[in-house]
Amino acid sequence: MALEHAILISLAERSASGYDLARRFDASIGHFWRASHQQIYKVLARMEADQWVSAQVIPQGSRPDKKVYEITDAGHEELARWLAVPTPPEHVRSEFTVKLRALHLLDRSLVFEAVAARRAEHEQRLLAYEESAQKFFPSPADLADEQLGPYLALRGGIRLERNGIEWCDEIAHTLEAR
Amino acid sequence: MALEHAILISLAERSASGYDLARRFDASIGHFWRASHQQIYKVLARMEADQWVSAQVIPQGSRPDKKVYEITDAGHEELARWLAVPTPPEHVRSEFTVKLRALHLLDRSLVFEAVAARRAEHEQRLLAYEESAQKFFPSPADLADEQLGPYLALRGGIRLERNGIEWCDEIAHTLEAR
DNA sequence: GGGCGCATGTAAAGCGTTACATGATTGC
DNA sequence: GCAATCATGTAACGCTTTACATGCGCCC
Repeated sequence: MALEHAILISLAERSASGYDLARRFDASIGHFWRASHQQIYKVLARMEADQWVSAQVIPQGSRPDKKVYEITDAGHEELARWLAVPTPPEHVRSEFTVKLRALHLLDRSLVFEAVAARRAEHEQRLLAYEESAQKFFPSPADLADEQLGPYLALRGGIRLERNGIEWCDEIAHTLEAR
Repeated sequence: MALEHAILISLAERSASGYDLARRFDASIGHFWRASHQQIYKVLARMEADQWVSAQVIPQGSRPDKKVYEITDAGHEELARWLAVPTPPEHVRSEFTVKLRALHLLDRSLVFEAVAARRAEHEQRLLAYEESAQKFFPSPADLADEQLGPYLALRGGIRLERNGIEWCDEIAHTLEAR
């Protein structure tokens, strides 16, 4: 159950409304833990009941009211506790790889298309990551302490996409060679 | 909803009982799509109702009866249909990366431990994959058509673990340098 | 006039994990 | 005696996705 904790980390950086969090998830943490706004609202309600966060309603005139959440002391404690617990091994869950296993049941041309499409996705994300890196961490040698984590996370994303691209190329080459 | 289809692929290779499938998932497909036996039994029941598979009960004397499932024509059709549908982009879901983002909230020594533990997991899986590769695909240049998919899937696993190890090393080096 | 952004949710259904349940055989 | 392997499930719970719902303001 890590969505709670992902939200705590995000709120520890800066207080935010559910809507803000949803956008933040789209933009940054979401690269490693996706969450919809519906889910975020539900979890926030539970977290408020558990007093990990406290909310303040801010009227905004024409726009709908905003509920800005802030992490509480109890929330910080829970976050520290969770961070210290060893992370269980993660399992890959890849529909693409499942399909790949059965490639002989499919037209070769369709396989090429699928691999090309996946490669393009990797490339697009890689580009986005590299732009983020350039923008937020132009000088990685001298990062502030709080930036180190986000920087290394982004590095992981970049590695993942590059690796994905290389794998797609290997698949394509292997298929071409027959 | 890919478990159904992962099972169809497995049954297309060879008929099997739920128990067999569970072990097969532990050993091979499970590297890319984990499933518990409970889940497999539940899904098999639904697939039988949908007539994607048919079951034959085999008494075994002392041992409990076996229900061996076989893919039907409708199952093959469904599998072909599904294989041809473009795979939606996959999202990473990594608790480790979420934690990594908040590394500044944790003792440096705990971070090193966590990274070392993760590196060890990668290394262990890499070793297992490389043994599989050696054992099942000793001569990748001349593979049968049906082996190509499993081989390339395994290659993906090997790449993933190597990449994970390199990332762990990068994290450790970056942290040591400060 | 239509679509997008802001802002918050409810409801239903499906998917997945964990715990529980049974019972014989084989190996240490 | 104890654990593991074979073999199949049920039940409860929690997480996730998808669909539905509302309503104003801004821009083209």
